[in-house]
Amino acid sequence: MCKECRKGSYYITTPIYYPSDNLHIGHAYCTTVADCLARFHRDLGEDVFFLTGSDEHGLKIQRKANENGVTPQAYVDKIIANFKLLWRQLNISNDDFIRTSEPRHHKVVQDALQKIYEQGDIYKKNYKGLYCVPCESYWLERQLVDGKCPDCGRPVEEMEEESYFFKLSKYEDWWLQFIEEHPDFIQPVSRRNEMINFVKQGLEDLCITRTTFDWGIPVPFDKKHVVYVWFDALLNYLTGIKYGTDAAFFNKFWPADLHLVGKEIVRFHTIIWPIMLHAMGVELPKKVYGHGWLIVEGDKMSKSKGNVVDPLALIDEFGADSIRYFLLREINLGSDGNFSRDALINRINADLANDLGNLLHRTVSMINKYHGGIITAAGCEAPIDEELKALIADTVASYIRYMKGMELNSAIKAVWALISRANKYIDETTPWLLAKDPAQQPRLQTVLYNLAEVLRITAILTEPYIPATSPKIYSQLGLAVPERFLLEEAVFGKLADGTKVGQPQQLYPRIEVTEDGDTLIGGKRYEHKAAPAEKKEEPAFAPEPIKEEITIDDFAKIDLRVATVVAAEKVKKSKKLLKLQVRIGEEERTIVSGIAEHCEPEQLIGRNIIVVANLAPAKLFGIESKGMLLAAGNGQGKLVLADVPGIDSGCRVK
RNA sequence: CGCGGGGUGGAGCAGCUGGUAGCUCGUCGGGCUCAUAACCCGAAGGUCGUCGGUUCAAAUCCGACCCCCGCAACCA
Repeated sequence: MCKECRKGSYYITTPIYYPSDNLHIGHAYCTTVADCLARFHRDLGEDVFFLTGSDEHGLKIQRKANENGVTPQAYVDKIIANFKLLWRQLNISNDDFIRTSEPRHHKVVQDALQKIYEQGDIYKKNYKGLYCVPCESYWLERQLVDGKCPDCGRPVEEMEEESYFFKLSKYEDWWLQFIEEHPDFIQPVSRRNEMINFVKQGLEDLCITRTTFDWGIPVPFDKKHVVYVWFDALLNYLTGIKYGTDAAFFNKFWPADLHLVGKEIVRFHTIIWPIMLHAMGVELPKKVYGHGWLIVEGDKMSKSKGNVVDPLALIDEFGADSIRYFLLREINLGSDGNFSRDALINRINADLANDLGNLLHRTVSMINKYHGGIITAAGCEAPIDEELKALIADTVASYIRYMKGMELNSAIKAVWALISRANKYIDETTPWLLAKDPAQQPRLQTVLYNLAEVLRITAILTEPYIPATSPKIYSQLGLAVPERFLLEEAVFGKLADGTKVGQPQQLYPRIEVTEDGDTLIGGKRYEHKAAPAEKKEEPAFAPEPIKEEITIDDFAKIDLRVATVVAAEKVKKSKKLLKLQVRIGEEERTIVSGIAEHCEPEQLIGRNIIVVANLAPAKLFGIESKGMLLAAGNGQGKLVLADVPGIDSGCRVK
């Protein structure tokens, strides 16, 4: 291609995922979206660089590695193999896979750190506080739950640590001005507003080093420290395109066209990252897009709910293209979307099998049956053909417009409108009747040609979505599969006269669902694993493991008493808290308890319950609570108060 | 008055720079036979959360309220 025809470059990234566990469908969603955009830009003829990877440092990884008796590097190597397997299975077309544990990345981070340090934007400070080791977090006294970490419930330790801080606060005004001047930088706009509000409340300097573990990148000017999380992770976007080692390559792709991220990390990518770059004197990326989350069967996906969806199992059952199609078609990029098995099966059957698959099948069948398998360009036109051709042109145009605006679901909907029109076109032109009348041969040829053209162009347009399918369509149409499905080929009339089609084959078999929810796909049966926690009264209950042994003396420290509830009311503004007045023998005291979601206050009054009478007081929502009441719960929403009717208030419980 | 998202026919959503309420699936009826029980046509079904306001005209703008879902806070 001559220089004048060279199209631009396009650099797109996904977040780098944390390899403490295998990836779930949410990660797959994000990466699929990025892949679709990357492929689209390749189809436009642009030079694309698509980067994904893994964020491998930190105490959590080090700890998991220790538990497994391997080095952190060995541990992440194993998980990363699974990441890469998933991306291969999903047909992800990333140009590189960046791992933060790689030497090339260490160098970039250390250089960046050194540079910012030398210009005075990093300073050392002693930090004293209550630290939860597993969570790698400091907490304020008031944040603690039961004197323990509010996240994991484990004990915190008083720690004093020297840390290096990055002067975020210094750049607050600069940031606000930048965002004002670049209204498109954060998308969608709702997230932009959120970020502006956040920054207007004031930015705190960011702690960027740790001394409490060593699985990380050493700080160049103080080897006791390793770089902490975001400062390390965000720089991957520079490492991936050879920042500092290959200026020509770097300049070709930087600034990045798009950082695609989940909405939970928009803050890091739109506040910390731009400020880091600004401090380094590097140009800022053009856009950060915060996509929504997948809601699974109506519920937020989480490990504790046990509804985490494994993408590899889905791919195995339904195929990568089906999953990709569903995610890209069903979900509006900016907002949260529902992922459900029923909807997935429905989409595959209706759109992929019935509309697209069947259109190809019936078209190729007719060309074989009525015209010896040959596509003939010349023939006899009819007015209805003009409408079809106009729709093709419109579809391509609006598809490109939607794709450039990242409206992936609208773009693919437009393509399906064309597919529907083609199905209707068959009914209107009735090729089976034309075939019976030799005089109608020219007309028949044109009808079949037009249908084949719709399919050829559809294959180009759908390639970013269902990249394994487009080559199949081409093959059945008798076309050589190109290296890229270039959009400049998506013009009516480019299908060569005399093309010999192949035999019709099912693109997507219909999925049958049995009564117990198993699926039958192409004659193969897939068992439907018991839907996780789906509308079942009792989710599978797995008791926590019994804690370590204590002595009778330990137990004797706990003073359990029978108490009578004399008053109960909800704590205003709280969701879970009830404020109880209880009498223990002669004494009356206030206890605040997190049972509001399980009991009505009125029903508690007069009941004799068991309380821990000698627990240190604590403040909750500003109310001092002296003691704790006992209740049995399964940790999944079921909770019952322990009560002892008919025993006098004040009695000891032993 | 913590921050944000949302309440539209059975389900999931679009419309929200104001002007007869759309899409996909499902249901019912019809057509066709090239095709993967597919495809095509038609019908039923919504007072667009509630109340009030602006306007010739509001799902769409304004105000109040109710409900749901995230985040934050909180399960002594």
